[in-house]
Amino acid sequence: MLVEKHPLKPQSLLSLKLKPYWSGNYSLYKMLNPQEILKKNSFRVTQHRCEVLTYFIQSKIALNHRQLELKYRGTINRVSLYRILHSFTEKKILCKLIDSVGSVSYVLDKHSSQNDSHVHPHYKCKTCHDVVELPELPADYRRELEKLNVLQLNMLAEGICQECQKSMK
Amino acid sequence: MLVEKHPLKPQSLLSLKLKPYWSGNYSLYKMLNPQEILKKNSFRVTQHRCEVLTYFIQSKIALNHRQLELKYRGTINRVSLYRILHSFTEKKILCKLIDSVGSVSYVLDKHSSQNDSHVHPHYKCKTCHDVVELPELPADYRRELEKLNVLQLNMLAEGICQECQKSMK
DNA sequence: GAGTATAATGCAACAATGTTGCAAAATTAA
DNA sequence: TTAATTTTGCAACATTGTTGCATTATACTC
Ligand SMILES: [Mn+2]
Ligand SMILES: [Mn+2]
Ligand SMILES: [Zn+2]
Ligand SMILES: [Zn+2]
Repeated sequence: MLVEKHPLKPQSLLSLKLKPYWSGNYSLYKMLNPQEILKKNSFRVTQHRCEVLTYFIQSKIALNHRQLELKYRGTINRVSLYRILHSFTEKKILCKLIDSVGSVSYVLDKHSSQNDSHVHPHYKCKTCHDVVELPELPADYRRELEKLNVLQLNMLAEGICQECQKSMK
Repeated sequence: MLVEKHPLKPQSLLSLKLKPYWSGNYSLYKMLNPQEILKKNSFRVTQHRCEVLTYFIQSKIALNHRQLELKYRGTINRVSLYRILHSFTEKKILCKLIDSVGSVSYVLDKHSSQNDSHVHPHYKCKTCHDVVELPELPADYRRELEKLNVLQLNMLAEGICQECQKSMK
């Protein structure tokens, strides 16, 4: 059986799609200030929420509760931090990442404005905590997952990113 | 550009490979008794380890520490249970599953005897805690993950399995 | 089978992480 | 400015997992 094969080399699954987490339409977060983001999600604009959101926007990496507790010690109560992280995650401002030992961290959700519900596999550098969003799983694979009535998917890859590998030499 | 295309319809990624977690060569666990499994992994054959391993083999589902603590209350100390789970996981007798809220459970590792180091995505039913092992991620996708120097991958899909959906009607 | 080295266990204490109820304070809308 | 509503801080509690150390069980040698 002979068929026409597209002359272009098939594009690698990731190479073309994988971008720094903060490129492209994610610049949305640079245009909207924290106040607007909060309002857009029908939150009250409080000092604490603004500061935490600003910190996530500035630092661009995954942060865990402990880091925030240290940064805001004497300023924001630890319970309030839990509640802020929880509510931000609920509204998809943040994305909750759970690694292979069960440790939790949060990163600004690239898709918070897009109102889609697809799977979000992420890659997180174990050293600098930088996060890139991996492309969705291939369609065939997703289709089969659907057959299993998948309701939640926890997927996080971890490693040492290129940058950190360079600076280790 | 004309190339030979294989006349067989490409097989679905999962349909052909997905089997009940306990079929096939997993019957290994039905042949080896717990004592032999422990010896094979250079553990001392203790009452506690035999009981826990037997329980995993018999129940065939994912179990968490709490369940074991309840089952063995008054018999096995909770710290010992943690240590047993930890050592079994280390030797790949058990596989540690972490779901999308961070809850941990353990299931007998289908590949414990095969000495391979590939990724093990699993599907766990939220109701009956039955586990099936998903096929590996497609090769293209895995290759790209490799480029990111992936050291760990946490991947667990959850949903309501067919059996449980039937019995819900 | 007794003796010995080594590993497993129980216990207490600790640590990390997350939750709940409620009063006080801050924000919003009128 | 007032009043409704949400957010916050605090204390207390819950869950999950870890560590050090004395005691006990197992495996190995004789
Ligand atoms: Mn998305
Ligand atoms: Mn395997
Ligand atoms: Zn890095
Ligand atoms: Zn089920």
